[in-house]
Amino acid sequence: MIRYSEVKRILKSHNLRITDGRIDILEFILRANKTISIKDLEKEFKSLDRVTLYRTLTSFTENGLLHKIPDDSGHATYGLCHNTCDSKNHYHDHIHFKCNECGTIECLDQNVPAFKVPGYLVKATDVILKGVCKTCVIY
Amino acid sequence: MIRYSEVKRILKSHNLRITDGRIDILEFILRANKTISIKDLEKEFKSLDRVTLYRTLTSFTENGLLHKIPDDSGHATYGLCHNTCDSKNHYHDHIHFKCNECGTIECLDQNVPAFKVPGYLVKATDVILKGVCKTCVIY
DNA sequence: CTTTTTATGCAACAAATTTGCAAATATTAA
DNA sequence: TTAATATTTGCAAATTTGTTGCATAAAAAG
Ligand SMILES: [Mn+2]
Ligand SMILES: [Mn+2]
Ligand SMILES: [Zn+2]
Ligand SMILES: [Zn+2]
Repeated sequence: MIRYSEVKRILKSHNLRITDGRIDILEFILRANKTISIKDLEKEFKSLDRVTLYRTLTSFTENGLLHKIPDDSGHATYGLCHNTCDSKNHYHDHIHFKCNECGTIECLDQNVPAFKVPGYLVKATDVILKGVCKTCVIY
Repeated sequence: MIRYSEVKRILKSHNLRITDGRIDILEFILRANKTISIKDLEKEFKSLDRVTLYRTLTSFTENGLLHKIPDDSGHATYGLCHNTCDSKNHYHDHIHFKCNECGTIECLDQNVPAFKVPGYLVKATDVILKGVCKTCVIY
């Protein structure tokens, strides 16, 4: 169970102002326990302006609460950062999984391996696995 | 040097109808020897309708001539498939590199490692490295 | 409580992508 | 080669996605 006070604390600790909208949105993201897109927010928060949702995603991302996950669908998807991220340090080393059946993108508890490319300076690595997720596989 | 007859042969072998536009576009992609976006095509082919360019990218991709590379910028980028792909089989196992300086995305000659996730069925893997590319690094 | 800073809503804009349909072109069959 | 058939193209219009400016509301700081 996620409490209001906890949601508020998280916003504060990321230097984000506390507003009703942000509390509701963050609570929704925490509860959902999966990655979200602008579409998900639009569906859930009919009362909030679309522009506000975009801006919320942007400030949450800038302040290390969310990270943007690359996808070839054209729809940006965001995942919760693990508690190590803030506005200054955004560091992610986990891999992602996109399910071909249900479409959800998950952050997995598995780290990316190190890649070395001669002549290139590698600063970040994204790994997106595609296939059938845990809840969609038929045994 | 890429010859007209060769371009035509490639289109045919991927079950794509031969049209002037497609020949020009494919020749351009082959010559460019790097990944391309709709923007690149629009800049190069002023005489072709934007809609046609979109449709060309789509059919080239569906028929295994191009592959779409996931990116968090929202702009789709496409790379040439290696000769093993066709409409039925789209198999890619190379990694990609996106340069933070010049913005180009490259297909690298390095294969993705195998990932295993308990309970999940992994069918494809995308790896996108980010950093500074060969031509942008300062020695 | 007052001032300052930031967030929100609204309208308008801009860019990216899609759709329908008629005309043009390519392929196939005769 | 020509006629029939299938697919592609261009154009106009719609849709979807994301951005910007600005006045107002709300939050944080003093
Ligand atoms: Mn993640
Ligand atoms: Mn590639
Ligand atoms: Zn699934
Ligand atoms: Zn570069």
